[in-house]
Parts: sequence; C-alpha cells; structure tokens
Amino acid sequence: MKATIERLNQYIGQEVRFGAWLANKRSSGKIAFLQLRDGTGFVQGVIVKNDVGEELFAQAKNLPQESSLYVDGTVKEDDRSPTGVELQVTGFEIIQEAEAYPITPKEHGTEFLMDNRHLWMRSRKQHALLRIRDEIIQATYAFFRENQFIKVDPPILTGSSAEGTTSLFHTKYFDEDAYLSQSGQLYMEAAALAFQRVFSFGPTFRAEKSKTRRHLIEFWMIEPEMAFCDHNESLEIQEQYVSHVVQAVLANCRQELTTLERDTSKLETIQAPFPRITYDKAVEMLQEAGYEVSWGEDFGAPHETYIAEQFQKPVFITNYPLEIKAFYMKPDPDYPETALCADLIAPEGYGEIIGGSQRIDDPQLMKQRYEEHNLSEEAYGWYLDLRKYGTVPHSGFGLGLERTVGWIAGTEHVRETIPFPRLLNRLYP
RNA sequence: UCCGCAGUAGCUCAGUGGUAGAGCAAUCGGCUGUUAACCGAUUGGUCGCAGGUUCGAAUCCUGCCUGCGGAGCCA
Repeated sequence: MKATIERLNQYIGQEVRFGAWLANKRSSGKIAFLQLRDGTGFVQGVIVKNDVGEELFAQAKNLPQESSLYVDGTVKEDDRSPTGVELQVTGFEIIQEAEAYPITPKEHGTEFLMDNRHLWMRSRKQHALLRIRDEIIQATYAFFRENQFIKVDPPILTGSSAEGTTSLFHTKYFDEDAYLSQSGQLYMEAAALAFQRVFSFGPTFRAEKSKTRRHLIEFWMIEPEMAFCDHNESLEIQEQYVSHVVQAVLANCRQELTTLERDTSKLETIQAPFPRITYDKAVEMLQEAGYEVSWGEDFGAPHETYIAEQFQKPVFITNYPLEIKAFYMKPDPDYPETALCADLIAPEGYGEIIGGSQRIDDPQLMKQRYEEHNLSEEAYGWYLDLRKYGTVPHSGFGLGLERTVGWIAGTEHVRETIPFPRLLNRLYP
C-alpha cells in the first residue's frame, strides 16, 4: 500500500515516498518548510540545507506554488504540527515546476475563486466541503441499503414536466421536444410499486432565474419512494435518514468540520425524532411574530428562517394548503383543505432541505386532478396506470443534497457544496 | 423580472476635481522552526465600456456592459 498523507501516522519512523503538490512554502537561509498536499491531506515537509545539500535545497526554495513532485522523507511525530506528524525531507523529484499559480496565499473574492473553481477545489476549505459531500453520499447509500431500499435511476431526458410549476430546460430529442428532469418522482412511484422501497440519487435541473445562496440551476437530489407507507411513516424515515447522515459526518469528518470551523455542538443534537408543526400553527407563529402572512400563502425564506430559529433540530411543517402544493399530493382525510405533506426546514436558517408527501392512490381523484391541471392522458397515462393496477398507499420525499451539505458543513452558499456549480450566470468552468 | 451594491496592477483593496497608491503574487537578495512566515529591493496600470461637463476626470453627469447580495420560485 502506498503511503498517503492521510495515513502517514502509520509510518512513523519510516522512510516513505509519495506524489504531492506544493501547496505553499516558507523558508529561511538553511531550513525550508514545504506544505505538501497529496489529495488525501496536508503535511509539512521540513527540508534542511545541511541534510540534503546546497543544490537540492536551492531547488526546493525556488519551487513555485502547486508544483508537482515525488517526495522522499522520514515520517516524524511533532507536537508543533496540527496533525501531529511531519515529514523530514531527504529528497524529491520534480514532476513539473508550475506556472505562477493564480490562487495566492491571500484573500480572494468569490467571483475570482469561482472563475478558478478547477483550482479552488484544491484549497483546504473547499477540499473539506467536498469530502463532507462525499460522506453524506456514502451515508445515504448505507442508510437506504440497511433499510431495504434499492437504488433506481429515473431518466434525465423527459418528454414532459413532473410539476408544471417551475421552468424546465428545453432541448430536442431528435425531432421531438424534450426537457431535462426537474424531479424523478413520478418514475420513482412506478419503481416503488415494483420494488416497494426505492431511492434515486441524481442531478436535476431547474431553469429558474433564482439568484440566492440556496439555489443552483443544476443540483443533486435524493428521492426515496415507499409503497405501503403512509405520511407519518414517511416522516419517521425522513428524520431517521437525516439523523443518520449528520451522525455519519460527525463520526467520519471531524477534521473537515474543524477545518471549516463548524460549531459541532449544533450537530450533536440532531437525533430523531424531529418536531412537527402544522402549516396552520406556522402561520399563527409568524403572525404573532409580526410577519404579514395569511392562510393560503406559501412561506418565503425569512419565514422559514424564523420558524427554524424556534427549534434546535430540523422541523417538519405539515399540512400545507392543497392549493399551493403539487397535483399528486393526497388530501388529508381529517382536514381535506390540506395535503398529507411536509417540508423539513433545517436549523440555523439553511432553509428547506426536504419536501415530501403521501401520494394520491385513488384513480378517480387522480383523474380529477388531471382535468384540473390539464394533464394529458397521452403523456401521463402511465402514471395513472399506477393507480389502476394494484394501487397502494405510498409516500416519498426529495432531499436536496447541496442544501444538506451546506447546513451540515455550515457553509453560507450552496455554490461551494458542489464541485462545479451551475448558477444563473455561470456555466464555466 | 424587481430592489440594492460594486467594477482601479495577476489577486485583495485605498484613492471623492490637480503627478496612479498599498499589501499579497512574480523576480532578485537576506534569515535554522515557519504556520496567510518575516525583512530589503525590483517589476507591474486602456482606473469596466462609450459619450458628456471642466483649464484639468479614477473622482461629477448620462447611457450601456459585467458581477455580487437579496426578493419571487423552489430542494
């Protein structure tokens, strides 16, 4: 097994060789400190003129930032190192002396860093953020596998919209019109009636002119769908899933959270169950706090933030008015003006991370919705079939990966939680 | 689409009517424990673009472009 910086503490006292980039360096007349980065972590290489000779020392001192090299050295414990480990460099082989690196060790603006996203990924905080993203993805797969879900991939090219409300990316499918998927949900319902418990994880596209810290044009969504599952059972799965993900990050990404200066005490408490309030109650709370909202309106970002601030954990807001929700949501038999649905609002103002509902299972009601929403049986006949051939109570939800990463990692803007964000004015790099 | 803010060196910014500036980066030199290392020197400019006012414009006016923050919409 090759030595990696992440695992250098297994090689204390030993000679190692590994490939690395020079993240930064500091030097004086006879000693130089090379900040080495190999993708798994950072380590300081100490190079002493008297040990390696004049020529090699001079080479080290002149190496530009982000030059690539193979480093030889002895792994040493050292209290002065943040990781407890240092490399006493005995030699190195330069792969390439890099050209002047744009991201210098000083402040930069977001715009510039985004222009250099392909390089910005190398820096500590961005690295930590994307590792947390990976941990969340891994924890997602683990959670659903443990709970007998199988992953099913819905199509990305579709012939029609799932929810009509938001704008879709238009493209051509040979001679036909086609759209990029904004949700795989309808397909996941079909899959749930085939496999009982399914989840999808893939990109979705919204051609909305949204310009906020919570919006991406292309983002990744996890969409579980469960047959023989009512709304309450779905909420339980949601809170267990979210708790599982948070705890996995706490368990496996300590160093990354430290790098990001995340207050982990706010994450330790994230354990199921989560509080639930109804939409009615939320409206009441908002009105008491002086917000101008009336029943029947959807909440804006400041409203969600206010509600979230009243709780330590994510909070479910249930029973939204049917009017403002998607056509496929099942009305609550006990309160038919509202849907069996819930949004999960993350704490600390990170906003909605989950939207979910129990789906209409009655074919007659679904037919009625088709008429109300002008959905053609030609395009949506297959979706109606799901209610004709062995319909069952079923529920599902969608979790926005980037918002979840943003919340858990404590990052202001979702654009940093995805490797190459697609924003209103950014298609490159 | 609407509201607000910004655009000056490769980067981050100062300069509000009178010779275009600093820190970092780059280049050269110094320094044996640095942590955005430090110290000295050098290099680096179409002040977003177009027009106008003025003896004189980075600075004032008009228009445009680009970006950022927020709203609406949503995950």
